[in-house]
Amino acid sequence: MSIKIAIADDHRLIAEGVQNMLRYSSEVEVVAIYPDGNALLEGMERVQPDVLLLDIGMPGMQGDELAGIIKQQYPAVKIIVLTNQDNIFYIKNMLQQGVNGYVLKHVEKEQLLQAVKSVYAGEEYIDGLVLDRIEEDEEEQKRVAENASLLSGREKEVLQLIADNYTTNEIAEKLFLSRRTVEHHRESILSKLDVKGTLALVRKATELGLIRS
Amino acid sequence: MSIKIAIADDHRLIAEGVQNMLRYSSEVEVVAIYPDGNALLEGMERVQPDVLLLDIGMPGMQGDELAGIIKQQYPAVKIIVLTNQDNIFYIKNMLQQGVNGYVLKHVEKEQLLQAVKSVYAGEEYIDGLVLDRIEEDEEEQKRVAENASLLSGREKEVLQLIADNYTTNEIAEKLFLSRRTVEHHRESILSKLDVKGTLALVRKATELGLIRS
DNA sequence: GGCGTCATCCGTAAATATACCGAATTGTAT
DNA sequence: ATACAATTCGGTATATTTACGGATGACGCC
Repeated sequence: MSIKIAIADDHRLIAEGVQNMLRYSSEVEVVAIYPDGNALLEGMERVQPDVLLLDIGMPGMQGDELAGIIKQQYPAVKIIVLTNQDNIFYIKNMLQQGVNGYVLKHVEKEQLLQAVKSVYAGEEYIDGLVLDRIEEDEEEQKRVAENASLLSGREKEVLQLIADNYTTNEIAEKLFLSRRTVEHHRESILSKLDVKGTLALVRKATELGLIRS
Repeated sequence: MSIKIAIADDHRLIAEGVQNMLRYSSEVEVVAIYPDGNALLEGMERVQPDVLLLDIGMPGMQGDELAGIIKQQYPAVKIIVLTNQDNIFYIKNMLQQGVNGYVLKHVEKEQLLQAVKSVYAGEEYIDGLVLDRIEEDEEEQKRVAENASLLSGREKEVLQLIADNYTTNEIAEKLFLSRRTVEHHRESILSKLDVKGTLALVRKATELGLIRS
């Protein structure tokens, strides 16, 4: 018995491509194609595939929400995200929703087939490039954490207000501090980040991920 | 006689999708699929299609270069860019290379077929969303031009140096001006952009496209 | 207890930036 | 020719930032 596959993709071209790729594989069978999230949810009520290839982007119903809903309602259905999105936030979001695979659209026939079989067998299948992204992100997170510990809590607070274009006096008022205290924090920050001037300060802080922008 | 189509796309999935989409159209015929630029150039020596669907991204050989080379060597071949790139620079680059069509990958079967037939008939076929992008860009260009005329040449010069984190004294030295003159320019810029402080100044200037960053 | 960091505050000084004033020259457009 | 904008320079004053010095109390860690 072949593995039943459904495709949910708002790009008709992709759906056709997947269909064509798997056309001559006896191990798998495309049983449904859905062009949007609503069609997918309706279709799932009638028939559940073994593996769902998912890439839906539509207003109010993002792919990650869809993945969550389906994982909740049909836990037996394996989900492979098949997208061009290599944005780390998107990736993490999807994985958090409990998807079983993540494949980018540059995928080759054999790889796609392998991904389908892997998740069907209960394994995870994550594209190598996606794994790279995740690793990069973890290093980035570590780096930011180190940079963050560079500045004390109060300094970070002052830094944020500086970045928000407040003057030292205004910051002192906001934080109920003496002007001199804020000036002192300011000096410490400049010294710790090793820059000259407010402009360079804010730039470096942004670069280090120390402030929300 | 059907229209001969070649597909050049480093995404196998897309090539398969196009093939599948056009499978049952008697008016067109896919005669070749190339996974990269080199294969495309080699293949073109042997056989020229009527229409080339092009989306190649590879190091050292971007799609726009490829389009230019092919347009030069085989002027009779109509080129349709079939890509997800809706970046305005990419679009303008491609159109400048003289491509005959520009279609995004969310394309439907009928639209793709229509695009092929249009360019084959000697017309242009540009995706609606791409046209929107071009229009947006024209408005943006106009806006930037207006903003640019807001500041005089010298002011823009000073502004750039301010953004490069030079102090007024340093700028004066660089431009062989009195410190007071540079201060005056600085005031004018602050006043014209209606902001307070260097940080906000540079931010607004960046937003208005007045400085290279 | 002692040590270090953090957070708070102060003094003094110099450098920088902002603000408003005026004015001369030059070139361009009306 | 006259008017206007751009560019240049000056004075004065204040606000802000940067830089150096030191001090105190709180708090956690060894």
